[in-house]
Amino acid sequence: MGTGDSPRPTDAELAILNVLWALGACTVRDVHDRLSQDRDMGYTTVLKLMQIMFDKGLVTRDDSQRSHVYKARQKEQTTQRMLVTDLLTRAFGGSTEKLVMQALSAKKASKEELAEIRRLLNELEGGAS
Amino acid sequence: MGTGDSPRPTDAELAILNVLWALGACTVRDVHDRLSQDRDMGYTTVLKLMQIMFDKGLVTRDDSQRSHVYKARQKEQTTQRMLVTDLLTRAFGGSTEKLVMQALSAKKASKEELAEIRRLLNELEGGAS
DNA sequence: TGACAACTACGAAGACCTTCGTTTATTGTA
DNA sequence: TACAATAAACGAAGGTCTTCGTAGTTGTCA
Repeated sequence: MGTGDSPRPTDAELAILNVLWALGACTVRDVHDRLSQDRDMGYTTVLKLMQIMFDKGLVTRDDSQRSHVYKARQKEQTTQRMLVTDLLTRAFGGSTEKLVMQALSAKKASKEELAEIRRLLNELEGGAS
Repeated sequence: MGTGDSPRPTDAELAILNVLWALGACTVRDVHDRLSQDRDMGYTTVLKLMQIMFDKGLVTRDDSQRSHVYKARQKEQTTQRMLVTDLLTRAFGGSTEKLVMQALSAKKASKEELAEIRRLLNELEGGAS
């Protein structure tokens, strides 16, 4: 009955998920059209990937119409958190600090973004015991 | 002339790099002994992986002795930054803020870690125009 | 010196990832 | 109704990842 845990998406799968998160429910054609703006990918490639993603439980599918309609099974934030946690474990020995430091140094964030992070920081320092 | 950019390490390769970063120069046996504490892995599996990593340029090797001595080619921080940047691009649309937010929410950081992050934040907000 | 232990090298198997051509089914339309 | 367009399904190829068995080499020591 769908345990709720999907496997880590591969690179190509993540690209498709990004489209699904951006556009909501999509047909294969929708996704292909969007992806074609960047990469050069055949239609059946996208189709096959999405079928596999369905088998894996990464997406759900409504096949009541001829053109099946796909949705991401997990919310974007859920998957993002999973990926961050995964990287945290595999590459940072579980140190959130190190990861955040690298992230902040890797790409300069805007003033607004920094302010937002500061806000969360205050929250965490204030509330947590 | 050795561009300095190594490919993204796979999961197993990253596990080996973690050992090399922790212990410094290592023989295959050193790495195998350490990894065996956690996973169950044959010696030749580790050997093969490290040979491949050498071919890829992920590690350097001193083969002047019978037991070759391996070192990580990139510093831990360099690889960490590469991986964070990669994830940032693939899963967060380049938004450092979102990634940091997810990281901070995913695993509670200690008071000291939070203070350290705050220090970096001050630096970034103060210095950059 | 001869046997054994430890090491590297090699190759191959099996799983997964990505790609796409081909086939089959459905739908809209002239 | 027949035809063209469009869709899903299928299968297979070529690549990578991870695993390990086996063979060959080198050092050690009784």
